[in-house]
Amino acid sequence: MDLDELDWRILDLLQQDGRMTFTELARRVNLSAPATTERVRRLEQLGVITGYAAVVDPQLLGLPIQAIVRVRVRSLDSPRFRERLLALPSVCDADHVTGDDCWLLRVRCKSMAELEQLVDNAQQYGETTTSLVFSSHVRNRPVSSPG
Amino acid sequence: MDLDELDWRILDLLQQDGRMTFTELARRVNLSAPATTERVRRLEQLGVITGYAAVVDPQLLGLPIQAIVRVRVRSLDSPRFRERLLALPSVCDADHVTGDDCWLLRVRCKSMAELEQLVDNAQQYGETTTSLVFSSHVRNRPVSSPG
DNA sequence: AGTGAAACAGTGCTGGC
DNA sequence: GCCAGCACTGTTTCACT
Repeated sequence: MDLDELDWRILDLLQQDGRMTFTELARRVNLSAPATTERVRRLEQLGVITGYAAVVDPQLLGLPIQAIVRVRVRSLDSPRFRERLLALPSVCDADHVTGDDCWLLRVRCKSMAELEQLVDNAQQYGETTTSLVFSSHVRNRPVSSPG
Repeated sequence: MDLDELDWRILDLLQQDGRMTFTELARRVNLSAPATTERVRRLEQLGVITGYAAVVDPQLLGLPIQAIVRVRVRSLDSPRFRERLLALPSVCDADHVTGDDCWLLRVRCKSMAELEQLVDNAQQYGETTTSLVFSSHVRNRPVSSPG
């Protein structure tokens, strides 16, 4: 994967504003619109850009509770855990990690009652540790050029 | 905040494809383009849609290591921790949470050496617990209508 | 790889319901 | 709150470098 400085500038701009028009993008990187478009297509095809997404505010959408649930899933229960728990709409992130707590879930709920239900559900598969999120200070920081 | 079914469909579609044109969006929700555009503008103005972002693959961008670092920050060190650590480009997510480990960081690094350096850095502010991420099974699941 | 011009598609505005 | 028509802007293709 060799990306030049121009590719990185394009990635930077599109991570900040995924709806920027290619003509605007072209202006910012001092290139013609077709050349810029072709670079973006190439980045998409290489899999560097995997998609574009609108970023929404869960608070305003009726999900004021955010929590991190760590689950020490018993190995025998792992398949069922993956099928049933990771499919829940409340589960925003799910990472399989090293260490005693082998799963880390970021969940969003409309109420504490809903969170309680989810944690109770998770308890079937192993011990859980739940932390409520006070505030998120960094969220999905754009990946930037190492140079 | 009262959103009707149409608003939710628009949110759903834009979370999946943030670059979808308003004409295409209009087709999908069976509305005229101007009406659809106006609804999107309204969602943006209400703060429901906070932005749009290109989603990139950190692996392909030279960041193969992903880890969750829990930090039990001593209260006296908190201001410096916030200023110095949360500003690092490696820190993708940073949440202030309840429980013993009061901060949860998701970091991405180009090498274990870099991760080691970051964790050493974090140790200045309190005890840390680091878990390497094997795999992310859910990432930024779109928020969907409760109904 | 990048450019410039022309055809085409999408956007934004205005007026009307 | 939605639609139709029009001017404007952005996108795509193609011949050329």
